[in-house]
Amino acid sequence: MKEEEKRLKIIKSAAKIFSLHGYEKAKVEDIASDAGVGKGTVYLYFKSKREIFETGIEYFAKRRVRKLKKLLQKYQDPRKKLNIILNLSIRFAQKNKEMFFMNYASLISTDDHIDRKIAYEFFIGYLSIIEEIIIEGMEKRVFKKCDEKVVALAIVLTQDISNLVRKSDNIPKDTRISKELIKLISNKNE
Amino acid sequence: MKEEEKRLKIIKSAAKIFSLHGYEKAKVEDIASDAGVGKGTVYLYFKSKREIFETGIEYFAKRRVRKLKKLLQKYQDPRKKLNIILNLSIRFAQKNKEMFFMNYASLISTDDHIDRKIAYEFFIGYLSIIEEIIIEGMEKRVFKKCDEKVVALAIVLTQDISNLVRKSDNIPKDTRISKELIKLISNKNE
Amino acid sequence: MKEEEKRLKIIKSAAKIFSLHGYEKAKVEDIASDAGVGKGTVYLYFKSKREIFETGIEYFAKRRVRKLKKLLQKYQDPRKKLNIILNLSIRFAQKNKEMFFMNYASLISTDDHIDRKIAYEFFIGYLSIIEEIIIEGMEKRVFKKCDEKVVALAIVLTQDISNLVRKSDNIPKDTRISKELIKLISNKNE
Amino acid sequence: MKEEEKRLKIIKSAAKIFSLHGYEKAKVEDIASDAGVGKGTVYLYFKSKREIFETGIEYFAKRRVRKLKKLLQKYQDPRKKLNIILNLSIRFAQKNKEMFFMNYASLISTDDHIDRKIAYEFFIGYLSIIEEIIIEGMEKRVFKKCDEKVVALAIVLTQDISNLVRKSDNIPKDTRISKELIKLISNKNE
DNA sequence: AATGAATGAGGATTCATTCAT
DNA sequence: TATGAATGAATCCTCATTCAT
Repeated sequence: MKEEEKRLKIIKSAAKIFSLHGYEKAKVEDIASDAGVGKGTVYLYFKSKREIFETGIEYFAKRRVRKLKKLLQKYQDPRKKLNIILNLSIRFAQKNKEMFFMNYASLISTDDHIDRKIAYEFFIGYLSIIEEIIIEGMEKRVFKKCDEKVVALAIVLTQDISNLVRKSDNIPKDTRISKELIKLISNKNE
Repeated sequence: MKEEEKRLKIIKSAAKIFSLHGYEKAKVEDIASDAGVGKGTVYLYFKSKREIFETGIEYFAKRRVRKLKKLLQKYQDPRKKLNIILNLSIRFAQKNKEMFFMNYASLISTDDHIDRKIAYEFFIGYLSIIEEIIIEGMEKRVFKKCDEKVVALAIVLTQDISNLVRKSDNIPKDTRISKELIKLISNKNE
Repeated sequence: MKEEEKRLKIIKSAAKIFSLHGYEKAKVEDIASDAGVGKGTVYLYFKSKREIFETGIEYFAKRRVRKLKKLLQKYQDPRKKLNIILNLSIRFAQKNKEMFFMNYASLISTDDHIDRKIAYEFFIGYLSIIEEIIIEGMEKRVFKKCDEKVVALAIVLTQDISNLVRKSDNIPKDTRISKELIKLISNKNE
Repeated sequence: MKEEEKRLKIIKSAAKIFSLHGYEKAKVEDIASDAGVGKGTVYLYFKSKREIFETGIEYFAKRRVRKLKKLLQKYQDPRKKLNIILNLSIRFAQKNKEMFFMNYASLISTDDHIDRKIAYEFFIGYLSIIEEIIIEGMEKRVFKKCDEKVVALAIVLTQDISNLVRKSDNIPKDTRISKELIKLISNKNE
C-alpha cells in the first residue's frame, strides 16, 4: 500500500471512530486498530489526532465539491441541477455519514483547538455552488425571485442536518425534503 | 439561595463554559467557579458532569417552548405567529447562544454517553408547534400548500444552525433569513 | 501539612529519585509515591516534572548559600573561614548527595529544555563567596598571592565533583582534599 | 568503508548528538542520519543506544590517554610535562567537547543502566598519569611537597569541568586556569 | 450544607528496536 | 550488507469525582 493509500485508510477509520464516539472520546489506538496498523504508525502519517481530524474534514469536503462539480457539467436545467445536487447529497450522506458528523461538529464546535476555518471555507464554497444555480434559475425564470443566499443555506442545512438528526419518522426523509424544497422555489407554471 | 435557584445558577454557568470550550474540554471546576460555588458543591446538586449537561439541555428546551407558547397565544394571524417565532428564535439565540450550541451538539452527537433523547424530543416538540402554524396558515390560505414537516424543519434548522455557524457576511443575518423564509411560503396576494 | 511543607517533601523525594535514575528516567509516579502522595497531587504543587527539578535545584542552592553565609559571620580568619566552607561542603554533600547530582547534572547538561541559568547563577554566587575569602586572605598575607577566581573554582569543583565521582580509594576523601587545598595556598609561615 | 571505520563514524556522530541534547533526548535516528547511514544500519554495528554511548566513552578516553602518553615521551621536565598535559587537555576539550560531556555525564550519572565503570577506570588512569608527573616533580624539587592525588584531581576536574560549565567570563579561561594551577604547586625559586 | 485537597484512571505521543525487503 | 516502515512499551499530564473537614 502506498503512502497516500495508507493515509486515506487511516482517515476513513478515523471518520468512523470519530463519528462513533465524538472527537474527544475517540482513541487514536482505536483508529489505528480499525485501520489495521499499529498506534505508532498513525503518527508516521499524521502529526497528531487533531491533524487526522482536520485532514479528514478537508478530504471529504474537497471530494464532495469535486464530485458535485463533475456531475453538474452534464446538466443545463437549473432545476435538474438542483435535483442532482440534492440526490448526490443524499447518497453522499448515506455513504459518509461519519464525515458529515465531523464536518458539522467542527462547524458548530466552540472548542478553541479545532480549526473551524477548513470546514467553514468548504461550507461557504459549497453554498456558493448552490447559490449560482439558484441565480441561474431565477434568470431563466425557472425559480421564483428569492434571496439566493438564504435559500441555498436553507437547502444545505435542512438536507445535511436533518440527516444527522433523524432518528424517527418525525423527521422527513431526504427525498421528501429535497422534492419539497425545489418545489418551494419553483415557478408554478414549471 | 434555594436548592432550585442554585441548580439553575450552575446550569447557566455550565452552558457558558460548555459553549466556550465544548463538552469534553469544559472543566467542572470552571463551571463551579463561574457559578460562584466550590467544586464539591456542584456534586451536591448534580450526580455528574453529564447530568449537568443533560439537565441544561432540558431546561433550556423547556423554557424555549414555554416562552413560545405563551407568546403565541396573543396572535391569530399565522404569518404573524411565524414571524413572532422567528424573532423569538433570534433573540433567544442571542441570549442563549450557549444552550443552542449544547442542544445541537447533543442532537448531532454520536457520543455513546450522551442521551440524545431529551434534546430530540424537544426538537420534535418545537417542530410540531411550527408545523401547526403552517397547517393553520395553509388552511387560511395565507401560506401556499406545502409539506409542513419539511418547511418547519427548514425554518428551524436554517435559523438555528446558521446562527451557530455564522462567522462572516457569507452567511446571511438572522432577520434576513426569517423574512425570506416567510416570504417563500406566503401566497403572493398576501 | 502546610503547602510549603508538602512542596518541600516532594522536592526532597524528587531529589532522591532524580539522583537515583537521572532526570529523564525518573518517573513522576515514583516521586509521588516516595513523597507519600498521589500522582495527581504532585501536579497541584508543581506545573511539571521540569519545574520540580528546577525548583529543587534552586531550593538546595539557596539553602547552601544561606547556611554558608550564616556560618561565616562567626569567623574572622580567612583560613578558618575557608576551612568552615569546606567542612560545610562535605557535610552538605553527604546529606544532600542527590541535590549535588541534580545541580551538576544541570550545569553540564546540554539538554535544550533544562534551564541552566538557575544552577549557573548559584554556582557563580557560591564561587564569589569563596573568591572574597581568598582575596581577604591575600590582603592579610594569610594566603599566597594567587588568581582568586581560578583557586575558588579549583576548590569548589574538586570538592564537589570528587564527591559525586568517588567510588573507591583512588579518589581521596573529602577531608584530605580540603586540608591539602588550603595548605596549598597558605603562606608557609602560617 | 570498513567495519571499524563505520563504527567510528557512528561513535563520532553519537558524541555530537549526545552532547547536543543529552543522552535520553538524543535520537538514534539523528545519530544515524548524522553518520550518513540508515537507522537500521546503526544496529548492525551496535547492539543498542546504550552500547553506542559506552563504546564512545571508551574510545575517546582511550584516545585521550594514548595521545597524552605519546606526547609526554618527548619531555623530561615535570613542569613542562604538566604544561603539555594541560594544553593538550584544552585542545582536546575544544575538539571533543561532545565526549567530555559524555564522559562526565557518565561519571556523575546515577542512572542504573549506565555502566560507570568504563568512564571511571579511564578517569583513574588519567589521574595516575598526572600523579606520577607530580611525584616526579616533587622528587626533582620542581614542585612543592603536596598530596599528589589531591592535586592531580584538582587539576583535572578544574580544567575539564570548568570547560563544560563555562558560559561567561565569570569562569576563567582554560589557559588562565592551567597557568595558575602549575604556579600554585611550583617552588618559588623555579 | 459547602468546600477544595487529593486521587488515579485514562490517553496522546515518543522513540528504541525489529525485520521484511 | 543496508534500509526505514512499523510497532507498542512507556510516561507525562489532565480532570471528574470523592471525602474529610
